[in-house]
Formats: sequence, C-alpha cells, structure tokens
Amino acid sequence: MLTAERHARIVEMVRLRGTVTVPELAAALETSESTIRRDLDKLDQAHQLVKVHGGATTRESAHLTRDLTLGERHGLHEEEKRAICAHAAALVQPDDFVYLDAGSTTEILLDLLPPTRAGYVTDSVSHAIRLAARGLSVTVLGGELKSATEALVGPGALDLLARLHFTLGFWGANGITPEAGLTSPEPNEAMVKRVSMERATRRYVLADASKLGRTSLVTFADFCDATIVTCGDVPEEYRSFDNILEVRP
Amino acid sequence: MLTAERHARIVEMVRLRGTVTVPELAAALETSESTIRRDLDKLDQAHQLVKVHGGATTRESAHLTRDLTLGERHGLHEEEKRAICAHAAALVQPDDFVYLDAGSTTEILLDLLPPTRAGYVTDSVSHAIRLAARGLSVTVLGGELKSATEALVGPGALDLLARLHFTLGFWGANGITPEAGLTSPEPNEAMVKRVSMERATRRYVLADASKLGRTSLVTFADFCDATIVTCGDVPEEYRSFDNILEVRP
DNA sequence: CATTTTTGCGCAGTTTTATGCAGTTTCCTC
DNA sequence: GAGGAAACTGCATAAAACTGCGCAAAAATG
Repeated sequence: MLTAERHARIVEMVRLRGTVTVPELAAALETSESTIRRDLDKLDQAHQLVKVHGGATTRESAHLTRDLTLGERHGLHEEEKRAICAHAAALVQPDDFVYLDAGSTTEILLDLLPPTRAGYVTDSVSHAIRLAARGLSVTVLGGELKSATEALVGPGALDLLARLHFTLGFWGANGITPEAGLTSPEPNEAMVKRVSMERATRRYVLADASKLGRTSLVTFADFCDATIVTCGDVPEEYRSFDNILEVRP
Repeated sequence: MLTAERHARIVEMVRLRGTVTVPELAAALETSESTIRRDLDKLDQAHQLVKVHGGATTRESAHLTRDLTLGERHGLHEEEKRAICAHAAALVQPDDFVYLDAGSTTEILLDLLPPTRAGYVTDSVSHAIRLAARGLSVTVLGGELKSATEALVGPGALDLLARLHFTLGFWGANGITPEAGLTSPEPNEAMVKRVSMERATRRYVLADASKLGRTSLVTFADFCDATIVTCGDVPEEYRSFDNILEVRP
C-alpha cells in the first residue's frame, strides 16, 4: 500500500471515529505500529490530526483538552525576540497611533510598551486584552476569529482598517527574502497585514534571524517596505541592506 | 479508552452539568479515582476546568463562587442562570447566525452551545476566545476595548453591526420593567445592545428573576422587544406577560 | 473537636513511545 | 536503463508515560 494512501485512510478513520489507537490502526492497515507512529507524526505536523498518547484524535476534540494559546510557542529565540522588542518599544512616542500585528514576537513587545497615552490598534484579541489590562487605550479590529493564532481576519477587519491612519506599526513575518519579500503562512492574515501596513507611516517588521532567507506561503509586502529589526545569526548577505537593523541581545 | 478521549469526556461532563464529583467521573468513565484526580490536575493546568475539593467545576462558576466548595455552591443565581442558558442553548439551530451579548449570564451559555456549524458574533473578546477554543465559528465586533467588561464599543462596533443580519440573538440586562424597558448601566454598551438587537429576528433576553422590577441607567430596548427567559422568584405581576418565559432549574 | 471524606504521593506493573539499525523500495540523475 | 541517494519499513530495546492501590496527611462536616 502506498504511503499516501495509508495516510489518507488514517485521516479518514480518525475523522470517522473521533479517536483511534495505534494498535487499531496497525491492525486495520496491516502494517507495524512503528509505521503508524511515524505516519501520525507527519499527519500531526501537517495538522491533519492530533497525535496523543496511545493514538490520535481529530483537531476538534483536541481543542477540548489543550490550551491552544500562544504559550506553546515560547522559548524559541526568546532572548533575541526580547532584544528586538526592547528596541521597538523605544520607538513609540506619546502621540503615536500604533498598529500591533498578532504573533508571538509582538506578544513580547506588549509588556515593554511605555505607559503613555499612545493609542493602539491590533488584530489579536489576546494582545488587546493584555494591553487593556495594562490600562492602555486599545481598539480591536473586527472580523472572524482564527483560534490557532487568535487573530482577526476578513472583511470586517479590513473595513475598519481602511479608515485608520497609523503613525507607527509593528508586524511579524514568517519568512523574509529580498526576492519574495515578507511572507506569512495564512492568506487571510496576510491580507490584514498588507492592508494595515499600507496605512502606516513608520513600518517595522520584528523578526529574529531565523526568518531571514526563508519563504512562507503568501507575500504581504515587499522586502523594502519596512525596516526589519532582527537579532541573532544574521546571514552575511543580509548585512548590506540598509533597511535591516541588527540589534544585540 | 485513550487518555485524551477521557479528558475530552471529563470536560464535556463538566460543561454539561456545571459541577461533577470525582467518584461520579470515576464511575462514568470506568477508571480509578486516582486517574480522575490526575486528569483533573492536567485539565486544570490547561485551563479547561477548575479543580475544587471534591471534584471540578467550569471556569465561570468557579469565578462566580470563588472560594466556595462543592457543598455550598448554591445561591448567587448560579442554578437559575444555568437553567435559563440550557433553555437558550436549545434554541440554536444548525444554520442560525447568532448574536451573543457580553456579560456573565451569556458567559454560562457559551459552554452549553451545541457544536454545530452555526455562526456566532459577539462584542465580548473573552466570549469570542472561549467560543473559538471550542472550534466554533466566531466573528468579533471591532471597536474600543473596555477593560472592565472586556466588551467592545464605539463606531467600529456599530459599523460592522450595521451590515449583519442575525437570525437569533441573546442579550443580558441589568434591569427589566414594563415601564423603563430593558436597561443597562453603561451608555456605550447600551448602544451596542440596541443596535445589535435591531438587527436580529428572534430576540431573547436572559435574566434571572432578580432583574425583574429593577431599573438600571440606560434603556436599550422596550420591554416587549424580546422574549425574556427567566428563572427564580418571578413576581406575580410579571407572570401575565406573554413575552416572559419562566423555566425551572 | 472527633469523625468522615478527600487528597497527595510513592510504588510497582503495564503500556506506549522514541530511536538506532538493517534491509528494501522509490525516485532522480546521468 | 543503470547507479546512487533518499525515503520507507519492520524490529529490538531503552526511556517515558500511564494506571491502580495503599496509606498518611489535609480538609470538610456537624
């Protein structure tokens, strides 16, 4: 049996039954448990299902038992992100009207922002709650809420954006290359990024060095549309660009 | 049974019944109390429920009755609110487009809503996050975020509302009288309630009986604009209205 | 304050997982 | 097609996770 076919049948079984155990799958597909486990690893990475101890479940039922907040992503490049955000926070002036993109990097920025009367707008509901809890003035874009990133997308968000004019903005990016520009994995979120960026005067992309040289699925802006604040092992060929700003931890 | 599956069923039971004891869970899931306790520990850590002496409760009931234990959890209209919300949840059809008001009563409704493909819209960012975490389709109004109630108000919210047409909606109210109508303490939030109500076909106000006969500061709708689902000691003079729906705990 | 219930924790036994290895298949290049 | 790299598979084994039980400590109860 083809690997792809086996994968398809695993996904189908999980969808049909909600949860399946590894031995069940091994018996049904007449293969070893090792193979099933490796399959589940891949399917989990591909977000087709969720691997759990003993087997697999659908994403829907996994929602119940897992805290799908940004908390899980912490730890990666934490120190670099902190350095980047410290630099970014210093850019905020009392009179600024600031856009804050959703994402784990900008999340670190939240706590470093000065307690001034600057106004903030964000597409992330969790960011908004934290900012409001600090007593800052926050406006939330409307729109459909994607649970994975807790970001808002869709026409509602874009309409509100169309009437706002930011003096300053901070965005994250999953990939950055001179050729593909700034890229993000999700088309809807990329659209919000694109529109919000068009409406800001001073634009900064906050990204640790691991994002440089990588390309994600959807381009939301050109490479030179924003100042890129980065930190970490910056590849030599990126040092010469004058919109790359390297900070030290 | 898979560990993850058991976790899901525990969460489900807690959501359905509000509170569950350890022995009940052990019997229902045919496992030992030790295992149940360990499960509750993990689910508590994952913020899926709150572990209390004797068993577990949902997050919002723990919030309402903070440091009370299972035995003394009565009062505070908890049971009435749950009865009201159970009735309300049953009104949602699979293809409804539902508005959900911010507030503590509608908060209880969140966990009782059926996992259908109905679409939900709310002005409460915390409600939205909880709904999204359950895998439901959620749209959030935009606007300024008031940290006290975590509700969104202002022109951004009203603009988005102006383009939506709900088949069904649930609101809270702080005061209800035939003369003053439905009242709420905060003018901006009252405005959002008013506009959202105008845009819904089937309108329900969820309020325990303590709200009947009281008047808050701002009227957001007439007494007869919505069906009022209530529970508790309903004053005799309210029994005759045909838009008052009294449910039993 | 005594009684009963519930909890936390160590322990032992079982199940599940991760990983290295060897053999095989598949795919790509020339 | 032929050769070689990469991927896939199954097995063995050590590590990790899970479960049930018993008992002392802690918490609730009246």
